[in-house]
Amino acid sequence: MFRGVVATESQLGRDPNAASITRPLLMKELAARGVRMTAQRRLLVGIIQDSPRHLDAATLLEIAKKHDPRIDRATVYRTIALLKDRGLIDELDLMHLEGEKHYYEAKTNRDHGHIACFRCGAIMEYASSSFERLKKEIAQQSEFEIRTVRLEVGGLCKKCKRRPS
Amino acid sequence: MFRGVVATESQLGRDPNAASITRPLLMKELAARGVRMTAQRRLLVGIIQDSPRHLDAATLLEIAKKHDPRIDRATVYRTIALLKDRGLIDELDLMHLEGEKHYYEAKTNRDHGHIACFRCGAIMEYASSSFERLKKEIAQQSEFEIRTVRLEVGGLCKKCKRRPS
DNA sequence: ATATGTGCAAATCTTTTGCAAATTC
DNA sequence: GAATTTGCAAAAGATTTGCACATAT
Repeated sequence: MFRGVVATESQLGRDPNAASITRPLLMKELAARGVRMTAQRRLLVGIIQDSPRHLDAATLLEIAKKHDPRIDRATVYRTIALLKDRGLIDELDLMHLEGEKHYYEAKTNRDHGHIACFRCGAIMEYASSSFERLKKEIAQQSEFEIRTVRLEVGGLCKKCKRRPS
Repeated sequence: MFRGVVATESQLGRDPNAASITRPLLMKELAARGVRMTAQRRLLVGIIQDSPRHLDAATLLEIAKKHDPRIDRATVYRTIALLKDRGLIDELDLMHLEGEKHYYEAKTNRDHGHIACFRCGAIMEYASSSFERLKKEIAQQSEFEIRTVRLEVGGLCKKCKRRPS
């Protein structure tokens, strides 16, 4: 009677149909909030929305530069801040597997945690009804209005835990 | 039939008896692992163990300097890395309420999440059987050997959600 | 036309590292 | 005495900011 979702990024990527996890269209959400849309914002938002993997600021910049070489780091960070402020993206650390940078993903209809293997670096996403229940419990018990939830798990994946160090 | 634990840091602090959350003694754990104990390590470990609140590297250094002014930033970071490696402390972001720094706390017998109010900055700790169940589910379902879990929740606390912005 | 966004370059904040001297076992 | 740890100073990595110019509504 397990109802969770386990997906490795490489298998399912960020396919919005994967395990009924979907993402609202950032562009529309921004318009709905009356946010001024510029060329750069459209570009960056499009990249984040469509990315098959979690992006950090440097990677996002790199990809954006292929479309518009004039775009600057500062714009990337400012756009990320805008999207985070509006609650349209989630920020992840992925257990700091490599450096202290942050990763971003368009907010999904269903919150999910990220499971990272310390040895091979695999990232899996995990959503389940237990997770939803926990969130509800936290909100009710502490009378808290939850805006964002970050669940990160680090350890050894199936393969790596068998292999000796 | 709620079984969770909700405690604001200011109310209960890091009292090891609070809500049956306890912390093993770092010093003993280090000895058990055959780690060489130096004066600085004893100092830093003692501070972390006894701190009533979550410490970031800079604050830890500041406190340590009161006891031994010669201690250096690098030693603080190296000791934190040692403790993290050995699985004796947990690293928190507290939702980056102020800057990108990390916070540390001695690992407790029971994992708990941190709930942060975006408006007033209050931090609450949350442990519950649902959380334990979720962890178990994740481990079983994804056949993962969990080493660390980080659950962070951001939003508005009871008081702040009532008040207008 | 006005308010807002952008590039650039410099600054800031946090954490890491190489190396010679000091400490621990 | 050999191996490990430390302080120092410099470097690195990630993100932010001030300002003059460009763009969006």
